[in-house]
Parts: sequence; structure tokens; C-alpha cells
Amino acid sequence: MPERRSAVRLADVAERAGVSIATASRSLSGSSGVSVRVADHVRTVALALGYVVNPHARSLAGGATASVGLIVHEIGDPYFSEIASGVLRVAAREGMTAQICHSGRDPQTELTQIRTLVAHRIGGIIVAGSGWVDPRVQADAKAELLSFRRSGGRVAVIGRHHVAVDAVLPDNQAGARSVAEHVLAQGHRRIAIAAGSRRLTTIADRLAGIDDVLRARGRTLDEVPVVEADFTRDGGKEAAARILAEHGDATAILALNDAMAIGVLSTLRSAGVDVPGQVSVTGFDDVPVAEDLAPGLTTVRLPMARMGELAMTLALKAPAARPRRQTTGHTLVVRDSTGPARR
Amino acid sequence: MPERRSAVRLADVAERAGVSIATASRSLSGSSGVSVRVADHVRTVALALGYVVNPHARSLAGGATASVGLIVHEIGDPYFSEIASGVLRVAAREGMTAQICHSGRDPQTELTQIRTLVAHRIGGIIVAGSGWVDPRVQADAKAELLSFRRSGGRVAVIGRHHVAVDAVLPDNQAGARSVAEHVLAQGHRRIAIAAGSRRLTTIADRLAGIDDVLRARGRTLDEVPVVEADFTRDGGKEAAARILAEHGDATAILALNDAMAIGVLSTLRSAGVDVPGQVSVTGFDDVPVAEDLAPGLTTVRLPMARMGELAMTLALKAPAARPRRQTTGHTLVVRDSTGPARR
DNA sequence: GTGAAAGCGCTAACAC
DNA sequence: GTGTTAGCGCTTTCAC
Repeated sequence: MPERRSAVRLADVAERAGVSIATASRSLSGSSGVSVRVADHVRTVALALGYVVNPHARSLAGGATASVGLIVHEIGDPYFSEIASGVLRVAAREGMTAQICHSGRDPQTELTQIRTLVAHRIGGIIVAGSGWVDPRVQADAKAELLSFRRSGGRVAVIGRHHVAVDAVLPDNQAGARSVAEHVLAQGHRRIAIAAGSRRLTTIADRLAGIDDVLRARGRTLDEVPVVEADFTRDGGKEAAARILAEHGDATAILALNDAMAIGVLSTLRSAGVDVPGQVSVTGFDDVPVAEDLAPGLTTVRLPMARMGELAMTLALKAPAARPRRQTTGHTLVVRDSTGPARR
Repeated sequence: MPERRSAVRLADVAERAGVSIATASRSLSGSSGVSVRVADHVRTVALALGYVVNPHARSLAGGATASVGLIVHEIGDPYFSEIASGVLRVAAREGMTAQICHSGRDPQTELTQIRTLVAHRIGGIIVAGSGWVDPRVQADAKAELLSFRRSGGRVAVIGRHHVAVDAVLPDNQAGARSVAEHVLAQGHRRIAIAAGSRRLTTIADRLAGIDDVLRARGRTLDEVPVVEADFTRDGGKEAAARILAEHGDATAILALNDAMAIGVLSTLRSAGVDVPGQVSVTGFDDVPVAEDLAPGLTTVRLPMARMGELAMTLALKAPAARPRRQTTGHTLVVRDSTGPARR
């Protein structure tokens, strides 16, 4: 590679300010042991010279790294791009950079990504996306994350994971209760569920919320068909097709995220099933387009961008003695995809 | 920061392999001047030890950086998250990391982001998102990009920019011709356009395509109302409201991206205007939800994820003597939001 | 409170 | 073809 533009270095700032390189470093990195007068002067000079620290040199010398890694299942999924948006907003505000990578909802890939980020001496890691019900699935990732944190790295997760780190917890169970209440209150008794893999904590928690509501009415989740498929639009289409074929008497389909709900609506439309006339449909997350579907999707709003901001904020803070947990809250958004049971 | 886990260093690999640190470096970074036997051996040892290069040390020593920066307007926008998805896919395949940052469709912020990436000694920069019709708006960014490239950095842009670097060019003008042809062929004569800022090349090019079609029929763009608003869903709502108020006789609204089209559909629905019965609506981009709207949106498909992959591939290649330009092609996707003119 | 100097882990001349 | 060595720009003891 050809020579890089000779940037202004710390030594230049030090010389121009008439101080030693050590003093300049201390002034700029905000460590103590410099008189305020000198520190201010150095900062002024640095600004005038347009000095920007070389993060590689800083990291190599053992300084702090102003970068975080964000691991999402797939950035093209609106749920994750909203979260990423929140993370990037805070990152920009704090002068940090963010590396984003895909896990593809695959524990092995996730592990690889974590290892890469650690090897790159990243300052913090945010894992967005559901954990796994079986702790063993993410045991290696957990070990890696913990060892990273022990060595000074910051860690935050979004979603329920079996690892004792700061976490942003989406209101999955309570949200599911809200939407299930709503559907049952409309008189629906024969419901079906379009779910992603039950091995994900997100699914488990949302199912648990539905179960809560059912039990309050003397029923249980075991009585209702839970059709598992990909946690995507196509998975929703597939699930709806199976529900139509095997549980054609269902009057409501609860999809466990909006992507699946969109697929469900698509299949229902193709099959000529009126929503909500014949079948009511609900989603979860309230991705931006949910209100623009026709019918508008009844769903549970999770503050995705805010969750990203929170996670980033947690990852910025010095680690607490015990892991912080922040719950997000949720809002039931009733639109036109649900209506009273007619059968 | 506490001590980092003592990672295995190049020296460890060299010692274990019984070679000098220089030979080890050469073997691992794939530079020539090492016998194949030795290089293979070193690589085996490195693998066994779980060695991962310290990118900071490598960069500081003047080696190549395996990271690219991607600048998007807003990652929450499906157009950009699809592009990002393509970029990340290629990045992962090539063992590179990607830093993503927001420009917020603001030239000043974009400039700042470029400067940050350069200061961080990033290996390459991909600018996604429209350029500006007025070259002066991005003059500083252009200078920065060029200087970055001169010093060995790789650069690729997505969209038409006034800078001589590798580019992925969305089929804006031809795509707009396709959709305009389609609408006019349906008998619509009084059309209106919901556009983003004409200062963006994307808008200018799409308008130019519509103009082409109009001129072929002895008309021009000057006769049709072009309502400018934010290049977002809300902008689409606003534009539609103004079109309804000021050009209520229009039988077709061409929105210049899907986000705006979604807003247009929303406003029309609220106003009780039947689509496509009374008014036909078209979008541009074919974001994933376009087909799930009701009515399904007639639009122009751009291969967004593929565009991200292409840009990343360009940014990976050694710079050519003259800038490469890749056009994307497009597909007119006719759904239910367009129909014959009835008035 | 400030400065001198020893590295951090790696690449790239430059010797051999 | 392989080894020796001088930095890359910064932080951080350790003296003063």
C-alpha cells in the first residue's frame, strides 16, 4: 500500500504546544496528572491542528478502544435494522464507531463473530437477537463473552440470554399477554400460533405469555396448535398454509413476529380468506410497515430503536457489580387485522 | 482497562514453528519470499495455536487493513439495510469487518464520517446513497475520498456521484422510463409525481426517465406537477395531501421511491380514494414489503442486496486505471396499485 | 505536575 | 529463502 497521507501526530501537537509527548497524551485522553491550564492549551492546539488520535496506536499501547461490535441475525430484517439505527445514533453522538456483523441466527457463526471482534480488540460487544432456551447452545459464546468482559471489554445483550451481563429485555411475555388477551376478548376460542423455533428464548417467552392468558381462563397452550417455521415472512406463509390445512377451523392466528404475520396475511389473501372477517391475525414488534399493510396489523409495539440506544448506553458504562437489566415496556397496537369472532 | 487476555502473538507462532518472526509474518500475510513448505508449516502452527493477527499492530506497522466503512443515510431504511446486508455478506466471506455509519442525508455529516473513517485508517470506504446534483455540495467529501484513494484506500460509491471512483449505478433513469411507460400505457394523462429533493441525483435521474417517456409522446415534465417532500413515508403522505389538494384531477401518482409510495397509499386510503380505481400509484426500489401492501405496489425492482455485494467487491479489488462502473439493471414489477385510467 | 523511555505486535526494509 | 532490526503512534510506568 502506498504511503498514507502523513496525518498530524501526537508528537506534532506536543511540539506545537511546547510540552512533552506524555503530557500531550494525558491531556487528550483525559487522564489525570496534568494541570488544567496545560491540558486546555494542549486541547486547543490539537483542535487547531485537526489532530485525530490513531486508534490503532492507542489500542496497541493499551489504551481504550472507541469501537463497539454489534451482532445481529440479519441487518435486512427491520427488527434488527431499527435496533442498529438506535445503536448507530448513540455511537455517533459519543464519537464511537460500530462494526456490525451477521450471525444468521446460527450459534456457531455467532461464536465466530464474537471471536473475531475480540481478536480485533474491540471495546465492546452488543449481541442483539434472541438467546437459546438450551444454555448449552451458546455455552461457548457465553464463555467468550465473559472472558472478554473479564479482560476489560464491555458487553450488552438484547433479549434473554443465559449470561450474566447487562441486558435489554424486550417485554416479550407481557406483550404476548396483551395481544392474547385482546384476541380472546374478541371471542376467539380456536386460535393457532405461527411461531419461530421454540428453541429461541424470544419464542419461548412469547408463548409463555399466551399460556398465562389461556391458563387464566382454565385452558393451556397445549390445546392450541403451535406451528413452527422460519421466523421470517416465508416462514409465516408456510405456517399459515399448514394452519389452513390442519386447523382450518381456527378463527385467529397469532404470529410471533410481524415478519411471520406478513407472511400469514399473504397466504390468507391468496387463499381468499377474509381478514378479519373470517380469521383475525396478530403480529409482534410493530415494524414500521405494520400500519401500512391492509388490513393494518394488530401487533405489540416494541421500541426497537430505543432498545438499540439502551444497549449501546449500557455498553458504554463501566460495568456494574451486578448485571443491569432494563425492561423495555410494550404497547398493544390494535389495528384492522383483528375483529370479533364470527364462528 | 484491566489486562487483556494474553493472546497468542506472532512471536509465539514463530517460535513454535522454529522460524523467525519475519518469516512467520510473511507466511501469514501471504507475501512472497517464503518457500511453500515453510509457509504451510507456519500456517498449520498458527491454526493449531488459534493465532489471530492483531489488526492494530498490523495497521500501525503499515500493513493492509481488513475493514471497510459503509456510509448509509439511515440503516433503518429498508433500501439501505438491504444494501448493508449485501455488503456484510461479502465482508464475512472475505474475512473483513465492516463499520457502518449514518450520514442522515446531510453532506456535512457525510464529510465528518468520511474523515473519521480515514482517521481510523480504514481499508476502504463505500458511500451508499444518492449524490447531489450540485457538485459543490459534495466537493469536500470528494476531495477527502480522492485523497484517501491516492494514499492507498479503496473507494466505491453506490449511486451517481461527481467523483471518479468505482461505482454501482442503480438503473434509475431506465427504471423510471419503464414505470412511466406502464402508467401512460394504461391511459393516464393527468399524472402527478411525489418526489424527494431534486437536488439528489437519484431524484434527478428518475425524473429524467419520466421526462424521456413524456417527450416521446410530445409532452414534457414541465406540464406535470412534481411535489417535493422528504424522501420518506411521511414525505409521501405530505406529497399526496398536496397533490389531492392542488391537483385533484390526477389519475396517477408516481412516487419516486417505495417509502414515499407507502405514504401516498396511506393518505389516499384515509381520504377514501380507491387505488387503483380512482388513482393509480407506483413506487420505486421494490423493498421487501412492497408486495405485501394492499394493493400490492407496482414498482421498479432494484437489486439492493446485490448492489451492496457489487460495491463491496469493487472496494476489494485493486483500483483500476480508470473507474469501473457497474449498472444494476431493473425489473418493472406490476402489481395491483395500477390500473387503467377511468376518467 | 511534567518528562524520558520502554514497549504494545506487527511489517518491511535491509542484511545475509 | 530466511533472519535482524528499525520503526508505526501511542500509553504508561518510573524518575524527577
